Amino acid sequence: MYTSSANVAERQTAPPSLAISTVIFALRPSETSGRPTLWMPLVRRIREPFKGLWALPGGPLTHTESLQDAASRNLRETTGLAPSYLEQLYAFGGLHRSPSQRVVSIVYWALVQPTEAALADESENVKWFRADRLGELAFDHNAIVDYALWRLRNKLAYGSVAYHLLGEYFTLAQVREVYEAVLDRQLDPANFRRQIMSTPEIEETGEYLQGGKHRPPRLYRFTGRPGLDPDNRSTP
Amino acid sequence: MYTSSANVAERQTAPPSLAISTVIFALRPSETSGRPTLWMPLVRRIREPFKGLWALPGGPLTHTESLQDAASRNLRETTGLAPSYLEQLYAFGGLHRSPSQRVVSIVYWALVQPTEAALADESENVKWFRADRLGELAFDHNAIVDYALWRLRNKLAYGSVAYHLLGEYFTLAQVREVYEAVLDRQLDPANFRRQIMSTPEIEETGEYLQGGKHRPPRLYRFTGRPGLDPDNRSTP
DNA sequence: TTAGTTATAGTCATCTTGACCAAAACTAAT
DNA sequence: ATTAGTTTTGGTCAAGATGACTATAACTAA
Repeated sequence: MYTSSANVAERQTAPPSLAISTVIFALRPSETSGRPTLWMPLVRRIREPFKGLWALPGGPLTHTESLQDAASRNLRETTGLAPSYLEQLYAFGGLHRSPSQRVVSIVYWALVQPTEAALADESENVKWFRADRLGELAFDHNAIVDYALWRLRNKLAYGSVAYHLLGEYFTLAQVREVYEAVLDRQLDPANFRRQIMSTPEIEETGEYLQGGKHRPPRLYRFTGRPGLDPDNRSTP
Repeated sequence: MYTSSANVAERQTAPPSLAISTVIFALRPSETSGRPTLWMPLVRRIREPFKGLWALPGGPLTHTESLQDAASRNLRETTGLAPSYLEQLYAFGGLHRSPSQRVVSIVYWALVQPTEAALADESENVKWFRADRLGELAFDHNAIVDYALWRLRNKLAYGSVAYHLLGEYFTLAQVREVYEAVLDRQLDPANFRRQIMSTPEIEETGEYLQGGKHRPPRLYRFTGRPGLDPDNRSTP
């Protein structure tokens, strides 16, 4: 990488270095209650600054890839995951984010389906954490995660982003559990059903989820498109 | 600046260069109807690429300023304006935004009050345009402006951003004119009043706007805070 | 067969929204 | 001085959305 080979004088005149990071969300059953909760993978810092602390997956931007591609690659390289949803979160460029040099981080946030998340790589230096129990992270990454959580809650309440945390087929109870996990409050099943069913992007299938202990719930499918970012503006 | 002194080999290994641009909105009376409409200042490209075309104000990021400060400085330097509202829009980093070199632009959008906008510098190379009649701009700036307009309309409909396009005191009719200009449709005065007055951030003053042709409208004041960006999180 | 639990349907009061009506308060014209 | 015209401001009413709640259907486990 360029900046590592530059001497001190060059570093002071060189532009701030540019990095891509990603906040990755996936659902996993809580160890205690078994209900789905939000988890995210973090990587351990193996060098200074903040050596030993956990941090968001990230890396440099190469010349041949767009910002979104860089985020996508980073996701794949650190966790082996392919996201079902990927959106730019914010560009963080405060002066003192990194003690050694000026870094501007363009941060993305991603949603991963549970089937994918199940086969995610985990290792000594890559570990999953509950989003509400992270402890102290490197750099300003706690603030970044807070903002990503705020954005996720927002998109959930307005947009139609919950389905990207689920598989292709799902029950309405599963959708409700996503909402309850992210918004952290109970929702009335009947009212929730009515609201979800009023959106045209939900398609009833003829299938039912068998094997449960109670009345078998119908399976549904999501037919909507992701969003309206500048990067994702294929369909107007 | 660093990249201009680098040779070709260095250019290919150096990280993409980083720029800050700003979409600046202000209200000005339409020449035809006299009603307030959205305008924005653009600067003329004086060198290649896109020499002669109009472009968003922008420039490099210096080492001693945050992203927001860089946007603010850029605003001041090109137009002489101080914004009443400034928020990050998006980081644009497509591979072919600029034909000569790879550039990542972190774009802000700003709102300027009419008193400020009236004394804005205008010159051979800085000119104001109606936001809905821009023509072809340099780089991907047409797409950026489109996205900024979308964001403005969104924030207007949900957030409380309209007041930053007005002075300290305003009538409800003036607020309505802002909404009508930005959303491009007529709004019922009575219903609009009811909706605006239901937000607690609007304060009635004892004053009335005199000198009009009809019943003198009461003047109001906005008491809310800007927003909830990561950069603006002073008040939770 | 029965108890327990979830899925699904529906009711009802409350709140919000858009369409519309009308009085109040001013100016300009007669 | 009176009247016509316009904007401001306050209000009603029906339609739609929302939250609290009740009830039935459909399954499992005992």
